[in-house]
Amino acid sequence: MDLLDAACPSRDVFVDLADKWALLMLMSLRERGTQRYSELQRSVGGISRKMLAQTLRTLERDGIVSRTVNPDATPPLVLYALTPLGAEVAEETRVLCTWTHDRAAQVYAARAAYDRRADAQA
Amino acid sequence: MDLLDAACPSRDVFVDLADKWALLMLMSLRERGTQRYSELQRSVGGISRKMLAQTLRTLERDGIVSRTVNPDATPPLVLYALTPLGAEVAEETRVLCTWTHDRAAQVYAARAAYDRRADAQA
DNA sequence: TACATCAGGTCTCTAAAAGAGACCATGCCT
DNA sequence: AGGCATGGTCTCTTTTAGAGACCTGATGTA
Repeated sequence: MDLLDAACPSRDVFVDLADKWALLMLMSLRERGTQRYSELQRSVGGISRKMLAQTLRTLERDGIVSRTVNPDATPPLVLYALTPLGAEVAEETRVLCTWTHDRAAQVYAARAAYDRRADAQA
Repeated sequence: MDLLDAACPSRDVFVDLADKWALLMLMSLRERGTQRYSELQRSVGGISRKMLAQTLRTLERDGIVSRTVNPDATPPLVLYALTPLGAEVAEETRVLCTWTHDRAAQVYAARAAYDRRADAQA
């Protein structure tokens, strides 16, 4: 019922989503649509192959991302896409991305002010 | 401009927010309003004192949370609250919490199905 | 009077997680 | 033949998170 309760079953669903790589992957898949493994790595800047694989696995297990393999193709073709459930979350997380983008300058200003106060103290 | 770019300045603002403890703290402060340090620790289930202090510091520096000290009081009284900027983000992140709560059962079902397939394979 | 308790943190130590980079088999293009 | 791309995994190192002791000062409890 309440995500604030560590024992709440929804909590560990939340934990899978409340993660920078997961959120950025949802963003990429929403914006650019179906992508292969290596495309995703290039599109989600800074992600390592390890975290890419790990996060994709988690989201696949959660029914948020689908993984389709075409074994006949050479080189091997593996496509990742949002499931209908995943498209829903991706849509919900969009506002957070937009807000971040719009208010980043204000956050930077706040940081500068905070650091000035801290320096003055020292 | 683009959060997917690791070099984008908004990216590290995003990183501060795309974190389970940060999101849960915003949630708690939005739902329950101003709280003292120890109240927050009790309300955000499972958080350690260390992560509580660290996350609060980050959010305070970002201008999302305000910290007010009353040194005359005994025991010392320190109050944490959302700033206007913080109230905005907290509102944006609400949809994610709601979605998680509403769809958790579906995610659990997806996990069960995934694990069954994996077991069958093995 | 002595002891435990609360406040808001910090400090240290350990355990878990993230990041870097090598490695793999296969097949393409030059 | 050599180099690159595919989708990953494996190992090693560094970073991060978590557990728990400790601190100062006042207040309540026996």
